[in-house]
Amino acid sequence: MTRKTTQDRLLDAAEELFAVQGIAAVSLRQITSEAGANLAAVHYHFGSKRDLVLAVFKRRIEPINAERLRRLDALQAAADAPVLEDLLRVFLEPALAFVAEGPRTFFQLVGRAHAEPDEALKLDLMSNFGEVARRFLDAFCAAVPEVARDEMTWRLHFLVGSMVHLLINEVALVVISQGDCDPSDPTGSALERLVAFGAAGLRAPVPESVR
Amino acid sequence: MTRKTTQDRLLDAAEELFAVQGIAAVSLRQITSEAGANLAAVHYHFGSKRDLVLAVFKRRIEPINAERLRRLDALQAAADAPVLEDLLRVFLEPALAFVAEGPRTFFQLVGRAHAEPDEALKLDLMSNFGEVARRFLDAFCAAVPEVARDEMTWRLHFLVGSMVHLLINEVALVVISQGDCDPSDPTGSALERLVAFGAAGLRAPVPESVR
DNA sequence: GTCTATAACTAGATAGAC
DNA sequence: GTCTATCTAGTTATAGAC
Repeated sequence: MTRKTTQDRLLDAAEELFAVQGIAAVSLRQITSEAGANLAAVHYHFGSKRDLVLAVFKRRIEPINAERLRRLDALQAAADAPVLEDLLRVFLEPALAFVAEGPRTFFQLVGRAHAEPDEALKLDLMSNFGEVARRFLDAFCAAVPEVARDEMTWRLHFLVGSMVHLLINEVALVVISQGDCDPSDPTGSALERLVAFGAAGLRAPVPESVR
Repeated sequence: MTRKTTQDRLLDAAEELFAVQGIAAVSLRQITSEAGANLAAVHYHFGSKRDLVLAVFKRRIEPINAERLRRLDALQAAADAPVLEDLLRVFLEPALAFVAEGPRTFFQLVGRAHAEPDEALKLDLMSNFGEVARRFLDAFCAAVPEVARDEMTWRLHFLVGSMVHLLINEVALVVISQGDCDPSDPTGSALERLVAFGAAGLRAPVPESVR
Protein backbone atom coordinates (compact mmCIF):
# COMPACT_ATOMS: atom_id res chain seq x y z
CA MET A 1 0.00 0.00 0.00
CA THR A 2 1.43 3.30 -1.09
CA ARG A 3 1.19 6.20 1.28
CA LYS A 4 -1.20 8.95 0.32
CA THR A 5 0.26 11.83 -1.61
CA THR A 6 0.90 15.13 0.09
CA GLN A 7 -1.93 16.65 -1.92
CA ASP A 8 -4.41 14.10 -0.58
CA ARG A 9 -3.19 14.43 2.97
CA LEU A 10 -3.58 18.20 2.70
CA LEU A 11 -7.11 17.81 1.37
CA ASP A 12 -8.01 15.35 4.14
CA ALA A 13 -6.64 17.56 6.87
CA ALA A 14 -8.23 20.72 5.48
CA GLU A 15 -11.62 19.04 5.11
CA GLU A 16 -11.59 17.82 8.69
CA LEU A 17 -10.40 21.09 10.18
CA PHE A 18 -12.72 23.30 8.11
CA ALA A 19 -15.70 21.20 9.12
CA VAL A 20 -14.95 21.40 12.81
CA GLN A 21 -13.76 24.99 13.12
CA GLY A 22 -15.10 26.80 10.07
CA ILE A 23 -13.08 27.86 7.06
CA ALA A 24 -11.90 31.28 8.16
CA ALA A 25 -10.78 30.04 11.56
CA VAL A 26 -8.33 27.45 10.23
CA SER A 27 -4.78 28.49 9.36
CA LEU A 28 -2.52 26.89 6.80
CA ARG A 29 -0.15 26.10 9.65
CA GLN A 30 -2.78 23.93 11.31
CA ILE A 31 -3.51 22.16 8.05
CA THR A 32 0.06 21.42 7.09
CA SER A 33 0.92 20.37 10.62
CA GLU A 34 -2.04 17.96 10.74
CA ALA A 35 -1.13 16.62 7.31
CA GLY A 36 2.52 16.15 8.22
CA ALA A 37 3.53 18.52 5.45
CA ASN A 38 5.41 21.74 5.20
CA LEU A 39 3.75 25.13 5.30
CA ALA A 40 4.94 25.90 1.79
CA ALA A 41 3.35 22.73 0.41
CA VAL A 42 -0.09 24.35 0.23
CA HIS A 43 1.17 27.07 -2.06
CA TYR A 44 3.17 24.63 -4.13
CA HIS A 45 0.25 22.27 -4.72
CA PHE A 46 -2.75 24.58 -4.72
CA GLY A 47 -1.51 28.13 -5.11
CA SER A 48 -3.37 29.74 -2.21
CA LYS A 49 -5.65 29.00 0.71
CA ARG A 50 -8.68 29.87 -1.36
CA ASP A 51 -7.76 27.42 -4.11
CA LEU A 52 -7.27 24.74 -1.47
CA VAL A 53 -10.79 25.42 -0.20
CA LEU A 54 -12.22 25.03 -3.69
CA ALA A 55 -10.31 21.77 -4.18
CA VAL A 56 -11.67 20.39 -0.91
CA PHE A 57 -15.24 20.88 -2.10
CA LYS A 58 -14.72 19.79 -5.65
CA ARG A 59 -13.29 16.42 -4.62
CA ARG A 60 -16.51 15.40 -2.85
CA ILE A 61 -19.37 17.20 -4.52
CA GLU A 62 -18.94 15.94 -8.04
CA PRO A 63 -19.27 12.25 -7.12
CA ILE A 64 -22.38 12.95 -5.06
CA ASN A 65 -24.20 14.80 -7.77
CA ALA A 66 -23.15 12.08 -10.21
CA GLU A 67 -24.62 9.48 -7.86
CA ARG A 68 -27.87 11.44 -7.63
CA LEU A 69 -28.18 11.53 -11.41
CA ARG A 70 -27.24 7.85 -11.77
CA ARG A 71 -29.97 6.81 -9.35
CA LEU A 72 -32.46 9.14 -10.96
CA ASP A 73 -31.73 7.56 -14.34
CA ALA A 74 -32.28 4.10 -12.88
CA LEU A 75 -35.56 5.16 -11.29
CA GLN A 76 -36.86 6.75 -14.45
CA ALA A 77 -35.82 3.71 -16.51
CA ALA A 78 -38.03 1.57 -14.27
CA ALA A 79 -41.09 3.84 -14.31
CA ASP A 80 -42.07 6.79 -16.47
CA ALA A 81 -43.18 8.96 -13.58
CA PRO A 82 -41.67 7.68 -10.33
CA VAL A 83 -43.53 8.45 -7.12
CA LEU A 84 -42.44 11.54 -5.23
CA GLU A 85 -41.16 9.70 -2.16
CA ASP A 86 -38.74 7.63 -4.27
CA LEU A 87 -37.49 10.76 -6.00
CA LEU A 88 -36.86 12.39 -2.65
CA ARG A 89 -34.88 9.41 -1.39
CA VAL A 90 -32.74 9.48 -4.51
CA PHE A 91 -32.13 13.20 -4.01
CA LEU A 92 -31.47 13.15 -0.27
CA GLU A 93 -29.75 9.84 0.35
CA PRO A 94 -26.47 10.40 -1.48
CA ALA A 95 -26.01 13.40 0.77
CA LEU A 96 -27.27 12.02 4.09
CA ALA A 97 -25.79 8.53 3.63
CA PHE A 98 -22.34 9.98 3.30
CA VAL A 99 -22.64 11.28 6.82
CA ALA A 100 -22.58 7.72 8.12
CA GLU A 101 -20.26 5.98 5.64
CA GLY A 102 -17.71 8.47 4.56
CA PRO A 103 -16.07 11.37 6.29
CA ARG A 104 -18.95 12.53 8.39
CA THR A 105 -17.34 15.88 8.78
CA PHE A 106 -17.62 16.77 5.13
CA PHE A 107 -21.31 17.38 5.36
CA GLN A 108 -21.01 19.69 8.25
CA LEU A 109 -18.72 21.50 5.91
CA VAL A 110 -21.23 21.53 3.08
CA GLY A 111 -23.75 22.97 5.47
CA ARG A 112 -21.29 25.61 6.55
CA ALA A 113 -20.44 26.47 2.97
CA HIS A 114 -24.06 27.39 2.37
CA ALA A 115 -23.65 30.17 4.89
CA GLU A 116 -20.30 31.43 3.64
CA PRO A 117 -20.11 35.08 2.73
CA ASP A 118 -17.98 34.23 -0.28
CA GLU A 119 -20.47 34.30 -3.14
CA ALA A 120 -17.92 33.10 -5.66
CA LEU A 121 -17.29 30.03 -3.55
CA LYS A 122 -21.00 29.28 -3.33
CA LEU A 123 -21.42 29.64 -7.07
CA ASP A 124 -18.51 27.29 -7.60
CA LEU A 125 -20.08 24.86 -5.17
CA MET A 126 -23.24 24.85 -7.18
CA SER A 127 -21.52 24.71 -10.54
CA ASN A 128 -22.74 21.23 -11.25
CA PHE A 129 -25.80 21.45 -9.02
CA GLY A 130 -27.64 23.36 -11.75
CA GLU A 131 -27.98 20.21 -13.84
CA VAL A 132 -29.07 18.19 -10.80
CA ALA A 133 -31.68 20.79 -9.84
CA ARG A 134 -33.12 20.90 -13.36
CA ARG A 135 -33.42 17.12 -13.61
CA PHE A 136 -35.06 16.77 -10.21
CA LEU A 137 -37.37 19.71 -10.78
CA ASP A 138 -38.59 18.04 -13.98
CA ALA A 139 -39.16 14.80 -12.11
CA PHE A 140 -40.92 16.49 -9.17
CA CYS A 141 -43.19 18.37 -11.57
CA ALA A 142 -44.05 15.14 -13.39
CA ALA A 143 -44.88 13.51 -10.07
CA VAL A 144 -47.01 16.45 -8.87
CA PRO A 145 -48.54 18.03 -11.99
CA GLU A 146 -50.85 20.34 -9.98
CA VAL A 147 -47.91 22.45 -8.81
CA ALA A 148 -46.44 24.91 -11.32
CA ARG A 149 -42.74 24.80 -12.00
CA ASP A 150 -41.85 28.13 -10.41
CA GLU A 151 -43.73 27.20 -7.24
CA MET A 152 -41.92 23.86 -7.24
CA THR A 153 -38.64 25.72 -7.47
CA TRP A 154 -39.38 27.58 -4.24
CA ARG A 155 -40.28 24.30 -2.61
CA LEU A 156 -37.06 22.62 -3.69
CA HIS A 157 -35.30 25.59 -2.10
CA PHE A 158 -37.17 24.98 1.18
CA LEU A 159 -36.31 21.29 1.00
CA VAL A 160 -32.61 21.96 0.53
CA GLY A 161 -32.81 24.26 3.56
CA SER A 162 -34.22 21.48 5.72
CA MET A 163 -31.52 19.11 4.52
CA VAL A 164 -28.68 21.52 5.14
CA HIS A 165 -30.00 22.45 8.57
CA LEU A 166 -30.17 18.78 9.47
CA LEU A 167 -26.54 18.35 8.47
CA ILE A 168 -25.11 21.13 10.59
CA ASN A 169 -27.39 21.95 13.46
CA GLU A 170 -27.48 19.09 15.85
CA VAL A 171 -27.43 21.56 18.69
CA ALA A 172 -30.66 23.21 17.60
CA LEU A 173 -32.51 19.92 17.57
CA VAL A 174 -31.32 19.07 21.05
CA VAL A 175 -32.41 22.45 22.34
CA ILE A 176 -35.88 22.49 20.84
CA SER A 177 -36.54 18.89 21.82
CA GLN A 178 -35.13 19.46 25.30
CA GLY A 179 -33.29 16.20 24.97
CA ASP A 180 -36.09 14.07 23.49
CA CYS A 181 -34.59 13.63 20.02
CA ASP A 182 -31.35 11.90 19.21
CA PRO A 183 -29.91 13.66 16.18
CA SER A 184 -26.88 11.36 15.96
CA ASP A 185 -28.50 8.98 13.49
CA PRO A 186 -29.20 11.17 10.49
CA THR A 187 -29.00 8.32 7.99
CA GLY A 188 -31.53 6.13 9.67
CA SER A 189 -34.74 7.69 10.81
CA ALA A 190 -33.95 11.25 9.78
CA LEU A 191 -33.99 10.34 6.09
CA GLU A 192 -37.47 8.84 6.28
CA ARG A 193 -38.73 11.66 8.43
CA LEU A 194 -37.44 14.23 5.99
CA VAL A 195 -38.85 12.30 3.03
CA ALA A 196 -42.31 12.34 4.62
CA PHE A 197 -42.08 16.02 5.54
CA GLY A 198 -40.71 17.02 2.14
CA ALA A 199 -43.12 14.97 0.08
CA ALA A 200 -46.10 16.52 1.85
CA GLY A 201 -44.60 19.97 1.43
CA LEU A 202 -43.98 19.53 -2.28
CA ARG A 203 -47.54 18.24 -2.78
CA ALA A 204 -49.18 21.05 -0.77
CA PRO A 205 -52.07 22.86 -2.46
CA VAL A 206 -50.86 26.15 -3.89
CA PRO A 207 -52.42 28.98 -1.86
CA GLU A 208 -54.60 31.59 -3.58
CA SER A 209 -52.31 34.40 -2.58
CA VAL A 210 -49.36 33.33 -4.68
CA ARG A 211 -51.18 32.09 -7.76
CA MET B 1 -32.41 64.60 18.52
CA THR B 2 -29.52 63.23 20.47
CA ARG B 3 -26.81 61.42 18.57
CA LYS B 4 -26.60 57.70 19.08
CA THR B 5 -24.24 56.51 21.75
CA THR B 6 -20.92 54.97 20.82
CA GLN B 7 -22.20 51.62 22.01
CA ASP B 8 -25.13 51.75 19.62
CA ARG B 9 -23.01 52.89 16.71
CA LEU B 10 -20.64 50.01 17.36
CA LEU B 11 -23.52 47.55 17.43
CA ASP B 12 -24.96 48.97 14.21
CA ALA B 13 -21.66 48.85 12.37
CA ALA B 14 -20.82 45.36 13.62
CA GLU B 15 -24.24 44.01 12.66
CA GLU B 16 -23.98 45.35 9.15
CA LEU B 17 -20.41 44.19 8.57
CA PHE B 18 -20.92 40.74 10.11
CA ALA B 19 -23.96 40.16 7.94
CA VAL B 20 -22.19 41.06 4.73
CA GLN B 21 -18.76 39.55 5.32
CA GLY B 22 -19.22 36.93 8.02
CA ILE B 23 -18.18 37.25 11.63
CA ALA B 24 -14.64 35.90 11.45
CA ALA B 25 -13.77 38.03 8.42
CA VAL B 26 -14.52 41.38 10.08
CA SER B 27 -11.85 43.09 12.17
CA LEU B 28 -12.43 45.41 15.08
CA ARG B 29 -10.60 48.06 13.09
CA GLN B 30 -13.23 47.89 10.36
CA ILE B 31 -16.01 48.12 12.90
CA THR B 32 -14.65 51.05 14.83
CA SER B 33 -13.76 52.89 11.65
CA GLU B 34 -17.29 52.40 10.27
CA ALA B 35 -18.78 53.51 13.59
CA GLY B 36 -16.57 56.57 13.81
CA ALA B 37 -15.15 55.30 17.06
CA ASN B 38 -11.75 54.42 18.38
CA LEU B 39 -10.31 50.92 18.28
CA ALA B 40 -10.10 50.80 22.05
CA ALA B 41 -13.81 51.60 22.36
CA VAL B 42 -14.81 48.00 21.65
CA HIS B 43 -12.79 46.74 24.59
CA TYR B 44 -13.96 49.54 26.80
CA HIS B 45 -17.67 48.96 26.11
CA PHE B 46 -17.85 45.23 25.48
CA GLY B 47 -14.62 43.67 26.72
CA SER B 48 -13.74 41.64 23.64
CA LYS B 49 -14.78 40.91 20.08
CA ARG B 50 -16.67 37.82 21.19
CA ASP B 51 -18.72 39.78 23.70
CA LEU B 52 -19.51 42.32 21.02
CA VAL B 53 -20.80 39.51 18.80
CA LEU B 54 -23.05 38.25 21.57
CA ALA B 55 -24.38 41.76 22.18
CA VAL B 56 -25.19 42.19 18.49
CA PHE B 57 -27.41 39.11 18.53
CA LYS B 58 -28.99 39.73 21.89
CA ARG B 59 -30.22 43.18 20.89
CA ARG B 60 -32.40 41.78 18.08
CA ILE B 61 -33.36 38.26 19.01
CA GLU B 62 -35.08 38.94 22.26
CA PRO B 63 -37.69 41.33 20.80
CA ILE B 64 -38.46 38.89 17.98
CA ASN B 65 -39.10 35.96 20.24
CA ALA B 66 -41.15 38.22 22.48
CA GLU B 67 -43.23 39.25 19.46
CA ARG B 68 -43.74 35.61 18.50
CA LEU B 69 -45.04 34.80 21.96
CA ARG B 70 -47.23 37.91 22.09
CA ARG B 71 -48.92 36.99 18.81
CA LEU B 72 -49.28 33.38 19.87
CA ASP B 73 -51.02 34.50 23.05
CA ALA B 74 -53.40 36.66 21.03
CA LEU B 75 -54.17 33.80 18.65
CA GLN B 76 -54.82 31.34 21.45
CA ALA B 77 -57.01 33.85 23.26
CA ALA B 78 -59.22 34.02 20.17
CA ALA B 79 -59.47 30.27 19.58
CA ASP B 80 -58.61 27.25 21.73
CA ALA B 81 -56.82 25.39 18.94
CA PRO B 82 -55.82 27.81 16.19
CA VAL B 83 -55.40 26.39 12.71
CA LEU B 84 -51.92 25.37 11.69
CA GLU B 85 -51.49 27.97 8.96
CA ASP B 86 -52.16 30.81 11.40
CA LEU B 87 -49.69 29.36 13.86
CA LEU B 88 -47.06 29.17 11.14
CA ARG B 89 -47.61 32.80 10.15
CA VAL B 90 -47.20 33.87 13.76
CA PHE B 91 -43.99 31.86 14.02
CA LEU B 92 -42.44 32.89 10.70
CA GLU B 93 -43.57 36.45 10.21
CA PRO B 94 -41.74 38.22 13.03
CA ALA B 95 -38.57 36.80 11.48
CA LEU B 96 -39.30 37.33 7.79
CA ALA B 97 -41.04 40.68 8.19
CA PHE B 98 -37.98 42.15 9.80
CA VAL B 99 -36.13 41.54 6.56
CA ALA B 100 -38.26 44.15 4.86
CA GLU B 101 -38.85 46.67 7.66
CA GLY B 102 -35.83 46.65 9.83
CA PRO B 103 -32.19 46.13 9.12
CA ARG B 104 -32.46 43.58 6.38
CA THR B 105 -28.89 42.54 6.97
CA PHE B 106 -29.57 41.22 10.44
CA PHE B 107 -31.34 38.18 9.13
CA GLN B 108 -28.57 37.26 6.84
CA LEU B 109 -26.58 37.34 10.02
CA VAL B 110 -29.00 35.09 11.86
CA GLY B 111 -28.75 32.64 8.99
CA ARG B 112 -24.99 32.77 9.15
CA ALA B 113 -24.98 32.28 12.88
CA HIS B 114 -26.74 28.95 12.44
CA ALA B 115 -23.69 27.71 10.55
CA GLU B 116 -21.12 29.07 12.98
CA PRO B 117 -18.69 26.59 14.45
CA ASP B 118 -18.92 28.29 17.82
CA GLU B 119 -21.30 26.06 19.73
CA ALA B 120 -21.35 28.36 22.72
CA LEU B 121 -22.52 31.21 20.52
CA LYS B 122 -25.29 29.09 19.07
CA LEU B 123 -26.46 28.03 22.50
CA ASP B 124 -26.49 31.64 23.57
CA LEU B 125 -28.46 32.52 20.47
CA MET B 126 -31.06 29.99 21.40
CA SER B 127 -31.14 30.88 25.04
CA ASN B 128 -34.66 32.19 24.86
CA PHE B 129 -35.68 30.14 21.85
CA GLY B 130 -36.29 27.14 24.09
CA GLU B 131 -39.43 28.73 25.51
CA VAL B 132 -40.63 29.73 22.05
CA ALA B 133 -40.05 26.23 20.67
CA ARG B 134 -41.95 24.62 23.54
CA ARG B 135 -44.95 26.89 23.17
CA PHE B 136 -45.16 26.45 19.41
CA LEU B 137 -44.63 22.70 19.63
CA ASP B 138 -47.58 22.49 22.02
CA ALA B 139 -49.70 24.54 19.63
CA PHE B 140 -48.64 22.54 16.56
CA CYS B 141 -49.43 19.29 18.35
CA ALA B 142 -52.86 20.59 19.34
CA ALA B 143 -53.52 21.56 15.73
CA VAL B 144 -52.32 18.21 14.35
CA PRO B 145 -53.08 15.60 17.02
CA GLU B 146 -52.23 12.65 14.73
CA VAL B 147 -48.53 13.51 14.87
CA ALA B 148 -46.63 12.56 18.00
CA ARG B 149 -44.66 15.20 19.79
CA ASP B 150 -41.20 13.82 19.04
CA GLU B 151 -42.03 13.54 15.35
CA MET B 152 -43.33 17.11 15.45
CA THR B 153 -40.04 18.19 16.97
CA TRP B 154 -38.11 16.87 13.97
CA ARG B 155 -40.54 18.65 11.69
CA LEU B 156 -40.12 21.97 13.47
CA HIS B 157 -36.38 21.46 12.96
CA PHE B 158 -36.95 20.97 9.21
CA LEU B 159 -39.14 24.07 9.12
CA VAL B 160 -36.52 26.21 10.81
CA GLY B 161 -34.03 24.93 8.24
CA SER B 162 -36.22 26.10 5.37
CA MET B 163 -36.67 29.48 7.01
CA VAL B 164 -32.97 30.00 7.67
CA HIS B 165 -32.02 28.90 4.17
CA LEU B 166 -34.51 31.38 2.76
CA LEU B 167 -32.89 34.15 4.77
CA ILE B 168 -29.33 33.60 3.59
CA ASN B 169 -29.28 31.81 0.30
CA GLU B 170 -30.65 34.05 -2.35
CA VAL B 171 -27.93 32.83 -4.66
CA ALA B 172 -29.05 29.23 -4.43
CA LEU B 173 -32.58 30.10 -5.44
CA VAL B 174 -31.39 32.03 -8.44
CA VAL B 175 -29.20 29.15 -9.56
CA ILE B 176 -31.76 26.39 -9.23
CA SER B 177 -34.48 28.46 -10.84
CA GLN B 178 -32.12 29.60 -13.60
CA GLY B 179 -33.46 33.10 -13.15
CA ASP B 180 -37.17 32.30 -12.93
CA CYS B 181 -37.65 33.19 -9.29
CA ASP B 182 -37.15 36.59 -7.75
CA PRO B 183 -35.94 36.04 -4.20
CA SER B 184 -35.83 39.71 -3.36
CA ASP B 185 -39.33 39.77 -1.90
CA PRO B 186 -39.09 37.43 1.06
CA THR B 187 -41.83 39.12 3.03
CA GLY B 188 -44.45 38.99 0.36
CA SER B 189 -44.90 35.76 -1.51
CA ALA B 190 -42.16 33.81 0.22
CA LEU B 191 -44.02 33.88 3.54
CA GLU B 192 -47.19 32.41 2.06
CA ARG B 193 -45.24 29.87 0.05
CA LEU B 194 -43.36 28.72 3.11
CA VAL B 195 -46.57 28.60 5.17
CA ALA B 196 -48.16 26.30 2.57
CA PHE B 197 -45.07 24.11 2.32
CA GLY B 198 -44.57 23.94 6.07
CA ALA B 199 -48.20 23.30 6.96
CA ALA B 200 -48.34 20.34 4.57
CA GLY B 201 -45.06 19.03 5.92
CA LEU B 202 -46.16 19.26 9.55
CA ARG B 203 -49.43 17.49 8.71
CA ALA B 204 -47.80 14.67 6.70
CA PRO B 205 -48.80 11.12 7.64
CA VAL B 206 -46.13 9.58 9.84
CA PRO B 207 -44.38 6.82 7.84
CA GLU B 208 -44.40 3.23 9.14
CA SER B 209 -40.63 3.12 9.33
CA VAL B 210 -40.28 5.71 12.07
CA ARG B 211 -43.23 4.78 14.22
C1' DG C 1 8.90 18.20 -4.39
C1' DT C 2 10.21 19.54 0.02
C1' DC C 3 12.50 22.30 3.14
C1' DT C 4 14.07 26.79 6.07
C1' DA C 5 13.90 31.41 6.73
C1' DT C 6 11.79 35.45 6.47
C1' DA C 7 9.18 39.18 4.43
C1' DA C 8 5.09 41.86 4.79
C1' DC C 9 1.12 42.31 7.06
C1' DT C 10 -2.91 42.05 10.17
C1' DA C 11 -5.20 40.59 14.16
C1' DG C 12 -7.00 41.39 19.16
C1' DA C 13 -5.74 43.36 23.31
C1' DT C 14 -3.82 46.83 26.71
C1' DA C 15 -1.25 50.66 29.20
C1' DG C 16 -1.47 55.13 30.16
C1' DA C 17 -2.14 60.16 28.75
C1' DC C 18 -5.88 63.28 28.51
C1' DG D 1 -15.12 57.91 27.87
C1' DT D 2 -11.92 58.54 24.37
C1' DC D 3 -7.51 58.84 22.52
C1' DT D 4 -2.50 57.29 20.83
C1' DA D 5 0.95 54.15 20.84
C1' DT D 6 2.44 49.81 21.25
C1' DC D 7 2.76 44.79 22.47
C1' DT D 8 2.35 40.11 21.29
C1' DA D 9 1.04 36.81 18.42
C1' DG D 10 -0.89 35.32 14.66
C1' DT D 11 -1.58 35.21 9.48
C1' DT D 12 -0.55 34.32 4.14
C1' DA D 13 2.84 34.24 1.00
C1' DT D 14 7.48 33.86 -1.15
C1' DA D 15 12.58 33.46 -2.15
C1' DG D 16 15.98 30.36 -2.51
C1' DA D 17 18.79 26.20 -0.72
C1' DC D 18 18.68 21.30 -1.26
